Amino acid sequence: MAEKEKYGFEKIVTHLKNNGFVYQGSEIYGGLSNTWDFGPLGVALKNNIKEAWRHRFIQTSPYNVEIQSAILMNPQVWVASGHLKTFADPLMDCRNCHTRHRADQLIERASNNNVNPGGWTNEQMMDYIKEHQIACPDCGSHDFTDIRQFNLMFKTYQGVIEDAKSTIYLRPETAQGMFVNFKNVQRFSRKKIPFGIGQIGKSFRNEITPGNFIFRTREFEQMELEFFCKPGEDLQWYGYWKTFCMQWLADLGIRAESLRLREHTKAELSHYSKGTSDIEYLFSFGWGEIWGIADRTDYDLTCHQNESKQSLEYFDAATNERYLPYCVEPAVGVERLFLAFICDAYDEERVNDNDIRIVLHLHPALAPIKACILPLSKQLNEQAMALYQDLAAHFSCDYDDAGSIGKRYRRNDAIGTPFCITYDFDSLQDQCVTIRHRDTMLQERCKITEVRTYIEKHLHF
RNA sequence: GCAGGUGUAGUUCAAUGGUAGAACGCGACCUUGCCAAGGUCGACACGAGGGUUCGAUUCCCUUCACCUGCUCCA
Repeated sequence: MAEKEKYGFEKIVTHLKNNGFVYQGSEIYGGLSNTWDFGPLGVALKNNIKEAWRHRFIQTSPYNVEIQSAILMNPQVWVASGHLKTFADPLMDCRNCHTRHRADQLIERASNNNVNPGGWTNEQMMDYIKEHQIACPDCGSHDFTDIRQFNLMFKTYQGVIEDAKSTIYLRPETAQGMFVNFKNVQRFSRKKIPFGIGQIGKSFRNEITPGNFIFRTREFEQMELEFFCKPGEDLQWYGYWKTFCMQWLADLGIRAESLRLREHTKAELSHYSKGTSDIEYLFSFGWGEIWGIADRTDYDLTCHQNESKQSLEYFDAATNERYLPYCVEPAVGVERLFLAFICDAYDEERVNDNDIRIVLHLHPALAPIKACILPLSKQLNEQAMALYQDLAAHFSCDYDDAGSIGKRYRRNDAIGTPFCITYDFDSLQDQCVTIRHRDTMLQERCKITEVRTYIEKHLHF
């Protein structure tokens, strides 16, 4: 199979802006770095992605339930999870060779691990570095910038007084909401192990290097599932969810050759993980992670149990055992999926020598608009509009009577609308309309009374 | 945050130390009867702020944003 051309981000960004998918954030004020706003079609696509996830991972799953936890959480949560420690780095740059270093690591290395700067202030570390003439490991220069505390967590204040006691954080992941609610959900839902808790919601990370359009942003939306199982059965479920996620992507039409599953090496593993696999998509800039599937073991529940002094153990009535469940986490970023679906769907097809049509081959379930109703002539507006209103009650539709029929088809191809419904003069007699297909450009007649069913049939995946 | 590049209608590009043109797109009207037709008319731009100058979109400075490379990950 011939590989589809990879279109660069510039082309895609332009297309998304022109068609109301994604705009630069706060644009009329010159923008705000790395923020993006979703327009009417963009938010529709995003919602469809989330709905498709919810359908497969929650609604039709015998295992999983959904929650929505608060973005603001008790700061102790981040102490327990390790984020306060591992997400805050004292960074300094070498002015000579422009490399970036962690001050604490420089000190540890220079002292052969005899000095532990954990808990030092930036001033103390700076003084130590100057006093001991620690050099840049890359170029040997002593010309460092000041230390800047780079905390990946966004800090803010709760209440009217801004002091250390009122400091809280915007969550850097939704996962902790599931862990702290493990007991609540398990008790109420009467779920037995294995079961999962999922959540869709915003997370915030003060990334050092955001970029690649909406691929890495500081504010992003996650769809995470924390799947709890019996210790020892974690590897089996780890494999299960890898396959499950890949299947979901395939069912929504992502090309197999654009996807790969990559196992993390030991060195790459996060502090909480025993094994992690990334589902990666081949973007124009290379392979990029869209989905991380991690075996988090009982790390999180153990941490929260210790920190909160509340038992988070599960009692297995069948075997009379009491244990902390292990957890497998498939976590995916909505904006990354959005980008992958768009990149995979975008194509510029040569229709004939001087004609190119831009098409978004989105799965109908994801398409922002499912059908566009077109009167062949403006004289048919009344009847066509009546059909539009009928259909719009059931799924997202558009109505277009401006320009030639061919132009209107193309406009809809460009935003991924899978079906164009043309009401023509024959329709007045035979009560049928023409359904034109986006991908094949073929058309067929269909009874007006059956159009709705016809389209809804295609929305399954 | 550092280095390099970029910034003119929605988009892609022009021109110019004397305040800007086009194409496509968009809107209206006419025409048109199933794959980007034609005609007429119309709306819309020098990223922002300073400075030099009689006068700056053009030269200088600052700032903001984007793109490409160094830290990490959904």
